[in-house]
Amino acid sequence: MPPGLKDVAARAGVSIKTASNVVNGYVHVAPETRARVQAAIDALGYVPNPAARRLRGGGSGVIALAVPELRSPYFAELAGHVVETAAPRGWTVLIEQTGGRGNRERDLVAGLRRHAIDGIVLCPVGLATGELTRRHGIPAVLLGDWTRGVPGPPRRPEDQVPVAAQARHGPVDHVGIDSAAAAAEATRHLLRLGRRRIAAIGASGRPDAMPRPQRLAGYRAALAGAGLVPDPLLAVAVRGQGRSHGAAAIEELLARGADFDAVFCFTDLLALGAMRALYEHGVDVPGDVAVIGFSNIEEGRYSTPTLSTIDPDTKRIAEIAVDMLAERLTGNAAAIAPREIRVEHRLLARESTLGRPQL
Amino acid sequence: MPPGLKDVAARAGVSIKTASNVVNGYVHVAPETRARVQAAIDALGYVPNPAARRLRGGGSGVIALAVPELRSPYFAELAGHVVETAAPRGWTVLIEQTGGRGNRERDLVAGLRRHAIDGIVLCPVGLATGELTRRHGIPAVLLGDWTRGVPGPPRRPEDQVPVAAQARHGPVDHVGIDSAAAAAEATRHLLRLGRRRIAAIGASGRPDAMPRPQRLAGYRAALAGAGLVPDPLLAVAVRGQGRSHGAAAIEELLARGADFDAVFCFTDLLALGAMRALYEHGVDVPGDVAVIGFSNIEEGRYSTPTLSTIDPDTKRIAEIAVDMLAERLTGNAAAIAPREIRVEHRLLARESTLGRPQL
DNA sequence: CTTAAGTCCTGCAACGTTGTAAAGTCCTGC
DNA sequence: GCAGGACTTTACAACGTTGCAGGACTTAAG
Repeated sequence: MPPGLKDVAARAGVSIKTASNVVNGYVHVAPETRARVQAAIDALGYVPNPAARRLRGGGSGVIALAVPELRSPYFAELAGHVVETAAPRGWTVLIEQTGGRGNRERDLVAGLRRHAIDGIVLCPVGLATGELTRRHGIPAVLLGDWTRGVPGPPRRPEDQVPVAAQARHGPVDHVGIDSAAAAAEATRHLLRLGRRRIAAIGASGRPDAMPRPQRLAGYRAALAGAGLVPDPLLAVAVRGQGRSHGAAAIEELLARGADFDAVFCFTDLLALGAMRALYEHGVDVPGDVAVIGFSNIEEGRYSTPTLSTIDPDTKRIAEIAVDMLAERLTGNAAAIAPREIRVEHRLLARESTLGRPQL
Repeated sequence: MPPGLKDVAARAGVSIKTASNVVNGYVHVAPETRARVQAAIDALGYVPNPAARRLRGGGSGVIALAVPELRSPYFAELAGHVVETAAPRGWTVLIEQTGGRGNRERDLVAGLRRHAIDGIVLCPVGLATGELTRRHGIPAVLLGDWTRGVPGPPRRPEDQVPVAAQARHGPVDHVGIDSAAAAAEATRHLLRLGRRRIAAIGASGRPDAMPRPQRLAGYRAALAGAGLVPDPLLAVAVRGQGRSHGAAAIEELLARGADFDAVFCFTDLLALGAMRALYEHGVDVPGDVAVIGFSNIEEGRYSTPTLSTIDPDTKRIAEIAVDMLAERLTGNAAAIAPREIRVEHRLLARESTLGRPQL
């Protein structure tokens, strides 16, 4: 029902191919002809059919963004930036929620949606490091802590890459901040304020997945740098990444009778839950316990107290990710060697560590 | 490069059409043949090509969700629910950010993406009421306050629907809560607590758009019901829907020297910004000023104080929306009369109005 | 004037899928 | 034994697009 090139061509009195040439900006079209075709296009409200283009062998103009959960503010903000960056470049974004399941993440990069999308931006959390570098189906850009060289957990049988995917190889890019360094910075910030009993919230409760091992490593490195030995009593694993899990972690610490004067949470969301739990127990932040998070979601700028955190410059990460993907999709994907981009991060010290500034 | 039906057929020793019939569960295929084809499918890792299906005249299996901003937690949560509801039903979700621009919203419903998507779930905020009922291109479900019968602003020239879109008509469904009733309920909650000088934050600053007129209407109705006259000094318009705009609105109220003992914010996000601004000015919530929001984003359950609000049951709204759209897409869209579904809402009274419960 | 190069335009084929029509096979009932 | 039907399979066309090959014409160079 919607008009196709056929209709445009008929109206302009040219061949279908000429109409196509006008649409695609082919050079050798007489100005007069071009104008006539353009007029037909405008009059009919012609829009190219991406399905046909895609079928013909071209791209669909759609890229996927795979995040664990849209409900998580960090990923929502990231998604917003990705969509906004992609739009002016002519890309549409399709959102996938992985739920942090490694299988799902692997399937997506292996090309589960290969027919619908040209490429994918993935925030892996369930996958072991190194699993994605070699065999996969479609151009992909990885976001986040995921780092070369950190050993992953042992492989399970279901982790095997399906045969069809193994046949195809391709490059994988990576964008992210130096999470270990950032985590160390956050921890040192607490140390600098005189805190010595620093709890860490956010290590994974599951032994088979290892989300954010860099953050744990950075925390330990900073403690070591201050001559402190990490106290196992102060490290709390979580079963999820929501506010409630941060709150539960505080309950756990208190139930353990742990003595702590600061908490480093691996995400802002955990920190916000933790702060709430501390408040409910009458623990003053930062008077009794300083709290610092990680990711700088907007919520932390308006919480009471405002949340100190690491700002990973999410907008820039999104821009770089989209640009890198676009580069692979327009150029020769295989010709570009896998890239590893480090984005600068900042420490944002706010009320949850510094206290309320004097008015 | 990925295998097509042709490859499957060749491997199974049948015609392409028979392979297609197996894929589509056509009844009259001999069990033995079916098994052979299925084996070929599994061996090759065949996945149907949606572009070809779409081109052939079928659906793409993709629906769009158009929200003003993914960065806004309410819409992020909604998007999460929509994606999660759509997935098990076999639909993929493509996210559009409208930025609240009416033109963008209209274009989308008019079929701007008609080739890529089968239908659309739209959260209109920039559009005048009634603009979407009549002329449009693709099956759509509208979400939110948008209500029949509330007069919209005068039309501007650029609001004209393009010719191509005018040719096509179709039904529009609507899902939402009774916002006016909910707003009245929120206001009455404040009145019941003895508050009499209730400010309202969230009316639109732009005269040409009128987001959420129902909330303003409900607020006024509740005041009237209590024999109070709305004080213009207590109504603050906002230029956006973020936390910062809520904070700015409080600054505005204080700058006006307005005397108020409660604030009804048209969204939770505005309320959270407002609470922060009140805190910074040393105003106690709810001691000096009670605050209530609207939409029940998770953030409000962990803020300090926790935020009283209206819970619109977003998950259910998402489910209904996806189901209604799916119904239109699988059945005969035109045969179903436009539907208007009201979802039940709840008033959630929390610390920002009740104060901290005794421990 | 011939040849070559350049410009502008067109027809054909193919991408992967499925609806239509129809052909072939086998069985049932008279 | 044969018509009629049910079952199983197939060939073909079409969806809208673009790469390729090439035709017709113009201009420039030799």
